[in-house]
Amino acid sequence: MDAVLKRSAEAQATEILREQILTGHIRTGARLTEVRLAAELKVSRATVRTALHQLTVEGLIVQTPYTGWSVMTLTARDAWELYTLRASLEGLAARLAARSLNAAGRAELDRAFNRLSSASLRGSWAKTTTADFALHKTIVQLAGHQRLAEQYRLVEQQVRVSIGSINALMSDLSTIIDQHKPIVDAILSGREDEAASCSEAHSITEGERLHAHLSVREKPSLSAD
Amino acid sequence: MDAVLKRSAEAQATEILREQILTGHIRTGARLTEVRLAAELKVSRATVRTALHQLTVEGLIVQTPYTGWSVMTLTARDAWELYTLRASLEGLAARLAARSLNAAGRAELDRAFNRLSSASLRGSWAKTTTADFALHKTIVQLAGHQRLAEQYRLVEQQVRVSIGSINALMSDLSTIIDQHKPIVDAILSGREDEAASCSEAHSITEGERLHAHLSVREKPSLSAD
DNA sequence: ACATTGCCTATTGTCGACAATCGATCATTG
DNA sequence: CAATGATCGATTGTCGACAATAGGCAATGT
Repeated sequence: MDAVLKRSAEAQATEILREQILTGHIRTGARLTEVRLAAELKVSRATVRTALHQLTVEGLIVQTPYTGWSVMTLTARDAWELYTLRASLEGLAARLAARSLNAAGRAELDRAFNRLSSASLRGSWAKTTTADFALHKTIVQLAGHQRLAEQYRLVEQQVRVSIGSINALMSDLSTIIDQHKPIVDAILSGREDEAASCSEAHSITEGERLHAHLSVREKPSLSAD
Repeated sequence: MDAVLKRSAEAQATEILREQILTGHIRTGARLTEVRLAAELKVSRATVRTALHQLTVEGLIVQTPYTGWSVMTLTARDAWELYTLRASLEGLAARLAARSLNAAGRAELDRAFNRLSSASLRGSWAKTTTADFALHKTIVQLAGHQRLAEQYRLVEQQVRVSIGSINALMSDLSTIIDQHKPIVDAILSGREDEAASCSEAHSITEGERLHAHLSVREKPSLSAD
């Protein structure tokens, strides 16, 4: 039997704010003040403060003392950092997943991959993006490695924030399947090294695309907003 | 020019507590109460609370609602997680360091390695441990990757806590040099792949030793304290 | 003797108020 | 008119008090 859901206001506030940032409802660079958030969330400033601190450690917002909090913005170098890190983490995840895959995991991986391919074939851009993230998350879960999953979550969060602000990053829908099939196949057949290297390569590729997008945005000296 | 040092009580409290835990002055599993810490640190409970939350995100302490905070304890599985993660991060760090090494970095790396070898030759166990950590940290710094450095710091922190509580983990002093020389050489000569794989292998080896130590501790059903 | 129930204490969860600090604005002075 | 200094509003930093909760302990009934 499931225990009753009883979450502290702090945890709820953290989750709400995180979701708002991740969905782009609060934009990158936006300024956040404790009193306004406290009023909106109907909690005290202390509670908001705890949430903001937590999100700071997660890398979603930054604090300038006595001045305020603001949602992080990614530079091209940040993108490079995120994707090299992500590549490393995904490589490890794919390796571990390939090593310890069982029947249940195999089914789960199959399901996730099928969802991705059908979404991309139907040409649904939004659904494909979601399925893409879901597939990668599935692989990480299959690794059975709590800390790895947590690190991956943090990295992916930051990637999502910047993608949300950029608003179009997906490569051709038609190539999505080709990009992911080698990874899934390698995991399913237990080829650790291949799974790891394919995963890494995939991340690096995507990272270079994001990096390019951000680079052209940084070039012009006139501020964009 | 360096800015004047002006750190908030929150940051200072966090640092003090972190140091106390890392040095083993506060032992693993120890119970922490906000009021006692507030009294000892001469700050308010809110400040202590912020610090505790921060350390929770860093993975050094855990919180049980309405009951208290306690310093984390590592299981054998945790050790496995930490070292697989560390191996991955160090592999990436060594690769990046080898890729972008310059004259200054080369000198720094040389210095760190020399300190380690002289410490191990003199047979100083404490100095060798310190130099060992320092060498690895140097490599990570040379990678020029902020997020990687931060992740590595978190993983290393947790490792240090458990090592402090175990109280002897170093392999033979005589083999220390042989273990690290291949890594340093590969980085110095820019052989990325070799640097990465050597680093990974080294971490895995150390991880297995820690894992073994923790395993024998968990086996006996009678509580050790 | 044992399980169940209700209380009680320790501890965290939440809150509003006051102090410290920052950045901008505006007056002042040469 | 420019440079400088003072002032002010906005915002975070810190604090102590009260409410909510968990876990242990004793009383009670069987």
